[in-house]
Amino acid sequence: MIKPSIPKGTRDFGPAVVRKRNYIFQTIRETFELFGFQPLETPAMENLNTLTGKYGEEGDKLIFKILNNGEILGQAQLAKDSKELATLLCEKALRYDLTIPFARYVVMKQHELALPFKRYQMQPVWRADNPQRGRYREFYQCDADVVGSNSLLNEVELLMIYDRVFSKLGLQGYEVRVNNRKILSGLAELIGKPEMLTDITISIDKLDKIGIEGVQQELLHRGLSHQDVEIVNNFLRIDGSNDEKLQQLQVLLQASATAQKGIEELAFVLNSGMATFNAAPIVDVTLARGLNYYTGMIVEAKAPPAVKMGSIGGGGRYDDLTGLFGLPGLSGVGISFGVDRIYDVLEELQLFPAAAQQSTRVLFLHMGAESLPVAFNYMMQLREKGIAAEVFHEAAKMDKQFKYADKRGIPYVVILGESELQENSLSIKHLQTGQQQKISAGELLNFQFV
RNA sequence: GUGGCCAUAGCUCAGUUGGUUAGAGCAUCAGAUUGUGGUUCUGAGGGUCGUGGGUUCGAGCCCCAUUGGCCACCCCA
Repeated sequence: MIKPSIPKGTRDFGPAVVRKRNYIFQTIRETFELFGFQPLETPAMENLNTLTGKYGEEGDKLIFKILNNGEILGQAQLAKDSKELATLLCEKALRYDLTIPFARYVVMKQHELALPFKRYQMQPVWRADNPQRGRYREFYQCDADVVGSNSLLNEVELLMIYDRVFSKLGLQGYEVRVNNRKILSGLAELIGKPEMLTDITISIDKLDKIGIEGVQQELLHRGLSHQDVEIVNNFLRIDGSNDEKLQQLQVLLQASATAQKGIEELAFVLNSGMATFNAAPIVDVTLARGLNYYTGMIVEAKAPPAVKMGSIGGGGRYDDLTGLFGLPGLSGVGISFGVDRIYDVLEELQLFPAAAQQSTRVLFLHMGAESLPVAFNYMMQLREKGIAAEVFHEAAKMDKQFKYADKRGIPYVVILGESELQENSLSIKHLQTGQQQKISAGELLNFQFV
């Protein structure tokens, strides 16, 4: 006998969990639709060469690869070199995110799509990462992206989506942090080492964790001079309100035209005057975000600090994403929600509403052969009205039927015993309060199963 | 990919310097109670102690390997 198990980093979702997850999905989907985004689904697997090289060196290692079918060993012997061997063994992989498959789709359908194309996508992705809290090997992303529009109003609206979804979910204390990649590029320019952009951003992204001295050491270690580090220091000391930060940036980075452009963009997104927010986005110059295809605004959504979860969403603008697939010049901007982490956060803060957790409202209890058909008929009438109802199928003791209702979390039972059958009446009991009342059969359809 | 901690009943965990038949609570099932659950009482079932080796007269306990979980790094949702 094989001991039943599932692969590391994957999970089963029981009925109660699926309901709560669906509540999150619904909230996000409804908002995406409200903002005019259209649904898209792509296959779980992509061609391996669609994915490799898009996520950086680290990312490539985390791609789940799919072994080719057929006579692997015989095939392998035909290979002339290791590169050929690799393709003989594996040419498909599980999708790593939703953005690259989207870019691939846009290029394939470029002649059919009405640009700008606004799509949303909510599907699982897979990463061969080491699991821990808030990190799984199979998890869902919910992305909304706009491709083929340079308007900064897209950025504004995407920030509004974050704001609306988190507000709807009752997630108080969430933070949406924004930065602009051009500002970071400007910093690297100012130092005179634009090729060090990635090293610099990775280091300053760690400010929260390792402190300003830690960042300094890491930068020196990565090959910056003391003078360079001093410039970064000034950059990291930028503080105050959003407007104050932007002003300080303007002064510090005035030598870089790129940076000025980024500051300008950020200023527009934050001060367009057209949007309203429950929790205004916060400028965070240390926000870097790993994916190296971002070129404009970058954004990260963070859980309330009380729950140590970190990022529950992220996104940004990437010029020329589709260029990788032979369609240059199309700009995209998008955001992503990490449903699995949002679930963990809502669960920890107990923010799931009761409505997201119940299924069947009414269970009919009966005494056996005589009352069962009558109960069944009442049940159908309730279903007609759109009330989720069930009847206990087996002839069992009342005791057992009650326990079943209780365990399932069904709020109401309707009892159809001998006396009710004779009187043509029904006893309705609300299990949580224990209140029970007898009504005539005709009143059933008017009863409020709240 | 690197390192640390952990793994005993369906769940949460006890288990003495290695010593006879591995325990508890909750959960499950049956009954006490003649149409009424979530409270009470009685009883029952359920474990090759994650897996595979080793040390020993003897291993849940010690050693090695392996798998999985948690955590930190890396990276990220």
